[in-house]
Amino acid sequence: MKIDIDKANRVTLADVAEAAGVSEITVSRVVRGMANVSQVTVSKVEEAIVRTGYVRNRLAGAMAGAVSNQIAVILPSLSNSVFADVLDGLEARLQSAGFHSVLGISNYDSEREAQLIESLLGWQPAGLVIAPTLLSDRSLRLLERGRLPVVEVMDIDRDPTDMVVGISHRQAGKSMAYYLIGRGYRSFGYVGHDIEGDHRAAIRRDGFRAALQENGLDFETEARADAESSVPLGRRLTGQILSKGAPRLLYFSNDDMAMGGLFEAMSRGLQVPRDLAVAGFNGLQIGQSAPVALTTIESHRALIGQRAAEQLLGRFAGAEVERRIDVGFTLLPGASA
Amino acid sequence: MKIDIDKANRVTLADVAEAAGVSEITVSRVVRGMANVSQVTVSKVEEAIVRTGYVRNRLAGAMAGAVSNQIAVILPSLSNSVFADVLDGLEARLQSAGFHSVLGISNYDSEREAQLIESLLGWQPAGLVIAPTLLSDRSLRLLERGRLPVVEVMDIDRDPTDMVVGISHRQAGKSMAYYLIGRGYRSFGYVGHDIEGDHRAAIRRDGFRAALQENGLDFETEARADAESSVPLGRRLTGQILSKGAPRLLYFSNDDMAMGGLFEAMSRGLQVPRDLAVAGFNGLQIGQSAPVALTTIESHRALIGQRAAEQLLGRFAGAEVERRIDVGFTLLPGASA
DNA sequence: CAGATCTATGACAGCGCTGTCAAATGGGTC
DNA sequence: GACCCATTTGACAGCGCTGTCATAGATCTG
Repeated sequence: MKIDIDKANRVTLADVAEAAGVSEITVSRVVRGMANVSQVTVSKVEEAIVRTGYVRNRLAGAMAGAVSNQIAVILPSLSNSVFADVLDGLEARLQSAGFHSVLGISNYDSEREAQLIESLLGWQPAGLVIAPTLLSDRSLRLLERGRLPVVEVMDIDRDPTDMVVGISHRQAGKSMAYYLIGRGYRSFGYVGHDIEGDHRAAIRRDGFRAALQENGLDFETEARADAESSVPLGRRLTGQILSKGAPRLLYFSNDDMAMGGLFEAMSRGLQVPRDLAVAGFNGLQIGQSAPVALTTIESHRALIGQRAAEQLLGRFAGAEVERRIDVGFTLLPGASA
Repeated sequence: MKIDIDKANRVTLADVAEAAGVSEITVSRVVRGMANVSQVTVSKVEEAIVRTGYVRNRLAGAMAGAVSNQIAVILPSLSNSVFADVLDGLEARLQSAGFHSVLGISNYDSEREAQLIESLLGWQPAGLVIAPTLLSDRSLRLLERGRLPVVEVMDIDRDPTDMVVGISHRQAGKSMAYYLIGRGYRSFGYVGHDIEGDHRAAIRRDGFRAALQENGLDFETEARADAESSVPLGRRLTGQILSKGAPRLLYFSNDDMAMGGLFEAMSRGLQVPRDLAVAGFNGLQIGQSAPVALTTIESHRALIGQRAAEQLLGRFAGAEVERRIDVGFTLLPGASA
């Protein structure tokens, strides 16, 4: 019988306790590294742990009132390297503090997002980090009920339920426009991916446009598609624009798209930035290594993850932490614009 | 007092049961969607769940003997998009089957890997997916004791503890060499990143070299660095090689590195492949969209993740599944070689 | 219509651990 | 030697849920 096998094989605190000739609670204390156990007992128990092959059952531990070391993490996508970077930074900090992330991918779908929140909350995580897609009312209610620290990451343009870590995408869009206008550009076009799902890209575009309008300018052309951002998409849309007389500069929804633009221009034998200037967003490494380095804005993704982790850790430690952290961005003046 | 707040706020099965005028176990059945509850009762309970704002406590559920819906996932890195892709494919399948992944990043450190295994196993996950770095003896013992389905992913060149899903990196290396020799190339160089940590890259290189040797050839030059793979690194190393008379073709440890090579060649005004031919590995999208499309091998990363998920799901369903799945690779004949 | 068979519901114990409180031990102090 | 204090250890209950078995009706069968 399966259960017998399991039973026979599962080593519990009680087994270790017996093997070491002490009580369960003492073993528990050793396992948790508590101070009030004598050195002699500690070694006895440690020896017994090794001998029995005990593996701590955190499920039971978390149940019994001790806190969970799990952090729920909800992201819109992983195929976009931006979120992988955030997750990377987050994991690095969490892991070194002994936490694990439990992952959920919403695919930019706010219904799915709500389901994930509910489902992940069921594991009683110690905290939640979310790069929100839309945050439906249902989601918000869940978060408020949850009574756990919540960090929203990526953009700080909206009001947080609890804490936010990110940058102002509106400012990022504006900054780029100011910079380009300062460089003398007066003719602009926009190339973007699915802006319904990726509202941060939409905000950047709005910011960029607002800055243009302050200067009596506007986008002359736009090319958009309802697809996730990608290099081929950027290339395709740039091709479309170029074939009907392009503006002097193309502002792309992000670096993936911009790389596509760069590649399309190169393929057509155009000189960048002489014949066509290009600007993006994110500061992806590859853009900086391109033959014509991309003019873009570095968004410090890993740092966002790290800071989000630190916010949570601070809360756990009972510290008073800021509700809103702007990690800032850096304009990278490349050769492409 | 904090505990009071928690208590007051935490809605349990008992609360719902009371609100609905039924027993706890009945509520439990409704929550789990079991068949043997009358329609009338189901609606009563569902109404009560909404009214009380009950959120299922999976910790307790898993403890009480029902299985966990968590899958432990251990990867060497997330900054490398390859693993992000695997995770993406994995998550997609797992999520649609109602599972969550709990993540651990080993940073190519086998000590850390063992710690992660132990720590994650403590959450009593239903299964484990790991892209092994080295798998120390300690790790192996933990896995064997664990009595849970384990899928090792990425390369199938080694013998699995339980199941493997991936490709033969040795074959991938050889295939590329055969292809290039067939195209008439006879002069080869290798550009690689940290091969200690990334043993799969080492195996590809060995395979490539073995194929060369079968034809009485070998690498004429090599450039390596003890760093993670990246576009700038590829560019730097290519620069080094080019400045001392390069071979006809450079085989790169992966596409990131190869893109660096491509960029360096372009920057120097070299024609690819006329002046320098370039080949990589992974089939990253960006390489295929480059002005000179990269000759590379598509490694179907997302598919590896999906298949790994399916192996686990199959096991859970009690099916007899294959121990070793070769998802195969596809040579992408680009313009770069 | 007695007896067999289902269906819907509930009582109860226990998963493995930890918080709380209590007790035992060993010095140290006057 | 009586007392106090710090240190170390243990007993016990209970976290919220589900597996198991029991029970009360409802339905069927000849």
